Amino acid sequence: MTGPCVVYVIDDDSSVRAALDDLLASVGIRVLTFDSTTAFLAHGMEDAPGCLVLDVRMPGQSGIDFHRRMAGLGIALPVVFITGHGDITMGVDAIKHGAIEFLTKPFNDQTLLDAIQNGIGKDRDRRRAVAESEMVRARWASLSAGEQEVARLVVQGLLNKQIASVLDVSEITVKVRRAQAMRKMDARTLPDLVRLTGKLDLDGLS
Amino acid sequence: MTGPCVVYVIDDDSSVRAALDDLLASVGIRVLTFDSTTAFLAHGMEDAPGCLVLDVRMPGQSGIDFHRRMAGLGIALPVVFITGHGDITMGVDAIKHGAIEFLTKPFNDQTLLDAIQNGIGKDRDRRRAVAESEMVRARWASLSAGEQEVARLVVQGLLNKQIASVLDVSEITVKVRRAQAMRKMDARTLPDLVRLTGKLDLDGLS
DNA sequence: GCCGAAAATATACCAAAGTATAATATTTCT
DNA sequence: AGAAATATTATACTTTGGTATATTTTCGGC
Repeated sequence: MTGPCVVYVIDDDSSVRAALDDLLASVGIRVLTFDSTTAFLAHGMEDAPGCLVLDVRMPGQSGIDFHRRMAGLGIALPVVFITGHGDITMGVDAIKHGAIEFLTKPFNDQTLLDAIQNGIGKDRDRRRAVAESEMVRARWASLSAGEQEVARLVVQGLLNKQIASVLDVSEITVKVRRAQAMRKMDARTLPDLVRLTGKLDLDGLS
Repeated sequence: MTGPCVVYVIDDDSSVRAALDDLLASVGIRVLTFDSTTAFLAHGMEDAPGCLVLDVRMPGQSGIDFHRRMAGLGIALPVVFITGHGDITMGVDAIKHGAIEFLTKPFNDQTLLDAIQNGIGKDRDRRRAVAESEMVRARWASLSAGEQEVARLVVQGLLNKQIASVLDVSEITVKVRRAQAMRKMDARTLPDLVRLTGKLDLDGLS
């Protein structure tokens, strides 16, 4: 495997949990099983790329309901549904809401493994993107208000002279803030700064 | 409606075609119906945002097969499937391959209309993005080889002096090419050029 | 080989950007 | 209020970027 990863299995049927535990352990993937969404939430998530195998139909909160609430709970884990009794609309809607797969029992073991690997890969990519975005965001937050203003106008293509006029400060102040912004953003060149701020959506951050 | 648009309906059942024709005409959407994918291909597509309503099961090429071949045929139209006899896997796979909806008869008229409007909106967005990308690409193609080289290095953050050294030309030549590149790309400032070329993937274009 | 067009280069100049030092103003904390 | 920290501004200088004009070079076609 390329690095550590975890598969969370939520199914009320203990025989299913045991079977999936065996299957995944046999290919060397770390597995955590739960008999309900509540139990999963109580345990929490590990800090590693992962994938959630979710039973559609369960006592208490159904897998479908849980899937819908995941975003609100801040859980971005890719989901692979498994079910004994599903209908077309349910499967279609699940995929439309972003699920990786919707498998009906009995399903082929390899099909499930492929879906899980796919999900783990997607989660790995997502985590990388989030980490990068967070780093840029943290750097941006380290700029003073004045430095952010200058940086924003610099990236818009204004000259130092124009920025000084817009902000009603001296051109020297603009140069100081600009240099400071470059240092804090860890941008060696102006194109670097443009690319970094491009990941920020400066309109939304003012 | 926000601008012109077309809905293509492909279904071998003439009563379905007539019903959809009525339904869509009643809300003021232009409709073209076909009894097979072949007939649709023979007619060709209009130059307007659109959506394809596709029967899953047809004599000759099935809707599912056609959907898979659309990318290869250069058809990016959003697809809404309708079917009388489908199974979960078929619906799930269709959505996974990018279909907007997978509806089983009998379906609610409003559900279909919503899906179609959704598809048209997506196609409109896609067409806009493609048009913008094409414009940038055309501008880039208007640069001479030397101008492209200079522009690429400029965007990487190199100084004119460094670019001259890398390309083994004089710094004055770099300045001329650089100015010419800015003019041809219609970039008023360096940040503009960075953003424009960012849409190009310069690695792939050499 | 000669010619015309396009590209490259040289020269000269000005505006803009980057940097360092120091002085002044402002804010913040005690 | 007073002191320390921070921000702003001024001055001076260097490097870089942008532009215009003129000259030279290069290259394809006749």
